[in-house]
Amino acid sequence: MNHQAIIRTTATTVYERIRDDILSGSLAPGLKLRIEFVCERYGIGASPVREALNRLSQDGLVVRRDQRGFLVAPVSREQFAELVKTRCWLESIALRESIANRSTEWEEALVLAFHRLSRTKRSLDDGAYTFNPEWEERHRAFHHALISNCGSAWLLAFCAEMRDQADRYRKLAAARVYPQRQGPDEHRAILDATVEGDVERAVGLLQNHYRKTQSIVEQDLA
Amino acid sequence: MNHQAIIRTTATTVYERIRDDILSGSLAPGLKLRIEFVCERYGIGASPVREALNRLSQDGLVVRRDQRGFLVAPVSREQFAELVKTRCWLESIALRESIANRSTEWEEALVLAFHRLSRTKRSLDDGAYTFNPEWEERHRAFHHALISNCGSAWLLAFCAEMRDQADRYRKLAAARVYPQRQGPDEHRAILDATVEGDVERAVGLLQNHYRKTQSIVEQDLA
DNA sequence: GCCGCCCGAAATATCGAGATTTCCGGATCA
DNA sequence: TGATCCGGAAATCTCGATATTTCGGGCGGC
Repeated sequence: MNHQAIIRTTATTVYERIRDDILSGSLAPGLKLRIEFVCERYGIGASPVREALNRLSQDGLVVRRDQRGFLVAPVSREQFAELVKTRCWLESIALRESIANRSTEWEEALVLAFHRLSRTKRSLDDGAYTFNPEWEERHRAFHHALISNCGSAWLLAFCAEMRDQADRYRKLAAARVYPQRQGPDEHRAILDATVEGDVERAVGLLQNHYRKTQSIVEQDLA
Repeated sequence: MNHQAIIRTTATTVYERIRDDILSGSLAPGLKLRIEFVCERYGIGASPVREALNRLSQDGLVVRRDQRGFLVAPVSREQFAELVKTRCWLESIALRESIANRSTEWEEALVLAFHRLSRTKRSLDDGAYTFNPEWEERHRAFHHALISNCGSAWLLAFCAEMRDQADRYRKLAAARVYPQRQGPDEHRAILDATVEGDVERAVGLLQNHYRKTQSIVEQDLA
């Protein structure tokens, strides 16, 4: 049967799990990641754990200090501000290029991604905020679709890296973000401007979208 | 004596050595990096080698395939074109911001970096090209100085990553690049426009600088 | 002849133990 | 009192060996 089944290594599996746990906040910023602690938490040996942590340190999600082990990358208001500023710069380029290279396929995929997002509730509970993994996935997919037509895998990789980091901040403050995000649908406005080909409006709305989240998250970091 | 001497791990040391060997071309693009081969080459065990290769795979200098080991990232004309395009986008932002945030210290450091570069010969031999590590270092330092005032460590890290990759292509084709780089000093022109605060001219010159190298390198990839 | 399968050889990935370094509390001395 | 210097405990890092997977050639079936 499957002549070439791709079997993932333990290191790759635990890399993804640790990554998810950092991005979701269940491994808190600044937490010391003792090798033995991580081994027990995920039920594996030290070698794959060390390989995973080495990868994560290059991603910037983990800090590595020679002879002193690893810790979850800390967060700060200043770091987040710089992150959002840089993200606005790079996603603005990516969105401009995506629109410049517009094609029917891309526009249709974008509309579809928005439709799926709009049909999903942000919180599983209408009252108190309850994390909804499906909304997170579709939100990620929509923002990716916006810039996916930019023509540079390099730029997309940079944007993805910053998106992950920004999502970590947003999730850490999710309980605060949620009630302040009940207004008019910013995603629809961005979609409309993009599909109309109104570059300046689309870019402006996208930047405001990120900066609004920033200001809410910053209340949590104070 | 030294109460807090920072001792580097074997993994970090070999990470830097492999990195240098890939960037300098002494480990050729596409080469299979068998663990045992790397161990013997650098005279160490498998654990630090694997940690180093895992880091390099996140840097994009090495390709990792689960259960099938590692290989030096291959090169291609298309990859290089996309890299240069993206690099122009990002360094343009960084240079614009650096000039917008201009300060005396930054301008002076930039002038100094240019001076040092201009006093160093690109080739140790006036005739045939001979790699000069000092020129490489000062060249790197000058380009870094140009954008170092942009106010974003994120953007600088992205630019550094692309600079490393682009340098690899340039070094692979160095014998061809050298004789075609004997004309008027492009670095001086970029410096002058930057110090004068002529943003558009500086950005244009910088982009042309990269694109000229690109067209020369592409002759080697054909 | 050609495709698919199987099996030995080689390479990768993981485990467990040992060598090296850091950490931290207490003792010593000015 | 405060700074410095141990010394044992704990953690990191590395090595060697083992388990698991892939690779590649040869055999048999269609």
